[in-house]
Amino acid sequence: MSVQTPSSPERGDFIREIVAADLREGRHQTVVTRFPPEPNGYLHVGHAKSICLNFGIARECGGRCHLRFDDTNPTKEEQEYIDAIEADLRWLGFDWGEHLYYASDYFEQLYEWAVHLVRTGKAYVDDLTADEIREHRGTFTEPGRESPWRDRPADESLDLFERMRAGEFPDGARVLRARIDMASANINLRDPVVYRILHAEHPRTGDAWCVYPTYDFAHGQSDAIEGITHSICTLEFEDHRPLYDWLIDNLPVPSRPHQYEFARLNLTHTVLSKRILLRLVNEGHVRGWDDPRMPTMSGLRRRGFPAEGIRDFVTMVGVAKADNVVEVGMLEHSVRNVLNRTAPRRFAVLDPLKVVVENYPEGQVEEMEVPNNPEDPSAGSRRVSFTQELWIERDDFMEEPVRKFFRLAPGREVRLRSAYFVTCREVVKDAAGRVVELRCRYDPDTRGGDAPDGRRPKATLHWVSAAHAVPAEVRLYDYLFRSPYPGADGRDLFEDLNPDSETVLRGCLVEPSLAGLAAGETVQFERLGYFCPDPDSAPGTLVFNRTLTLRDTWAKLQAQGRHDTA
RNA sequence: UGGGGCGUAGCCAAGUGGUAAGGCACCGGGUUUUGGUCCCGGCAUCCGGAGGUUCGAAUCCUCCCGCCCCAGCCA
Repeated sequence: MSVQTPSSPERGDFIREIVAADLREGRHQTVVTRFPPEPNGYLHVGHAKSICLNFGIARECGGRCHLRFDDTNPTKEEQEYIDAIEADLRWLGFDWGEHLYYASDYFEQLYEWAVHLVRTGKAYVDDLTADEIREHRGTFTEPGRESPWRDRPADESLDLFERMRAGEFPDGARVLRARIDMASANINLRDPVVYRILHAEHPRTGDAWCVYPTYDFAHGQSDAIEGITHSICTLEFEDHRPLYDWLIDNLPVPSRPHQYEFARLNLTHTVLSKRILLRLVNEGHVRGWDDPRMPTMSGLRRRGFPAEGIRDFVTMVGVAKADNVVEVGMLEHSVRNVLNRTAPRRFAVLDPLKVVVENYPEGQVEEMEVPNNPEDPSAGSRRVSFTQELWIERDDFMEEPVRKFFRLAPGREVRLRSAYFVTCREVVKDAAGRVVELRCRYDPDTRGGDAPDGRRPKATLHWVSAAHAVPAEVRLYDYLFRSPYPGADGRDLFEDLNPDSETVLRGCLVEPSLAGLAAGETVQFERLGYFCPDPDSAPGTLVFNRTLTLRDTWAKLQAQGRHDTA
């Protein structure tokens, strides 16, 4: 057990407390939330926080959570994104049953409500240009000025609004504005635009419309139509709540939703802005939306992060209203925690060094029994072939071992995991002086990895049989951005891109069972980290992505040593 | 500058007048056929600052400081 799960709604974050109180005090019989993505990009970990919050609350309270696409801007939205978002949500582990909606489902109703606003004198068609509207809006310190069209007769606005819908005017020619208060200290209340003309093909409604409601006009009303009780969004919409409430108050909507705001998730070494993610993709800095370095759901999936790890992470960071930048190490912790429990162990050598066991019979093959997961006996074991010629990790040998290095070295004995103890007798080098082979001797009495006399080597190494190993390409990943705060201190974000975020290793050798690994299955390469097959794998060419390394105190010691001598 | 928010350890985050939870990170120590996992211990005399109220304040009051968001016909 690991991550503390909020046991009951009462003991959760401030939003869960509000929900619990609403239920307890009878303001609602049931809870209805919604996750409202705009289909203009892929989902990322930031969204995971909102998803887990909305779907989580519904689940905990026996309520329901709707999936509603906020598709009010056809110039930016695409079907590709709708499909990807649904797939990502399912993968994360959530289900909306019958409750799949689109703001565009409500375009007719929304239009009628806009007409209602005009009829009641609460909205008008404005002929000002976008620039003029901006000039009239005023500033933080000066009130806005009323548009000359503000008091135009309702009938005239009605006629114009109908003609806007009929397509008589070009984009931007006129807008419908709510008639609220041009002197309000809250700029959102200075006669906000609620409908604009957009002659654009909509992924759902095609060319049925050429006027589209703005976010402010569509969101709350869609909530009301669906009977949403708690409309949960991020902090930047706090200023919009008075407008949200004003519209609900002034329209004959069927229910009364309330908006609550929480602080969005930020991560070190990461950018969670759909605009920037789009640029990373379009400008070729990554392999695509699902590049394993991307913080997108599809990227994390391709990287091998289990959905459970992402969910654990989200509950670990909590929900509050303070701006935050969570250390990406927390996400990594949650992921390792799940993988340690679930990932089958395998042998793989990334940077091979040949070992010849001189006293082992040439041509002999032994099937060594190797546990699949010491954390989980029910995972069973597998057989791995042992032969005279083996490959070990180059990093596991040092001709002149430094202090605290207790792996293989001349004259030193180590254990080959689940096989035998071997002692290095001779180092073979090429003309350039590079170590190319180790001549070793094994102790036949240590079969399986235990010595009858109780000898315990300081190190245990992984290995693969040269005669059986399968070649593979392995892609190592590091942070996409080298700075914990990309773009901080006025830097261009792209200057912070890590040039070494991907390292491709080609001569890797892995145990044969890895050749049949299915996509989406993350395994542990013993002593190295977690890895999963990449979709780029083809018959004959295995490609693995490194999900994460194992925690590595030896590497840490070395790094510290470097600093001491530097 | 007007409005809206937020400041508890390096990072997240509980705490709602009774004497600072928990997690991540970090630092020790133990176990270990992964330098992994696991286990044990350490890590805020103090809650942005200064005053005040109170027997008692992170919690209440006053003033000050800092950070974030808002002037799209984006969401």
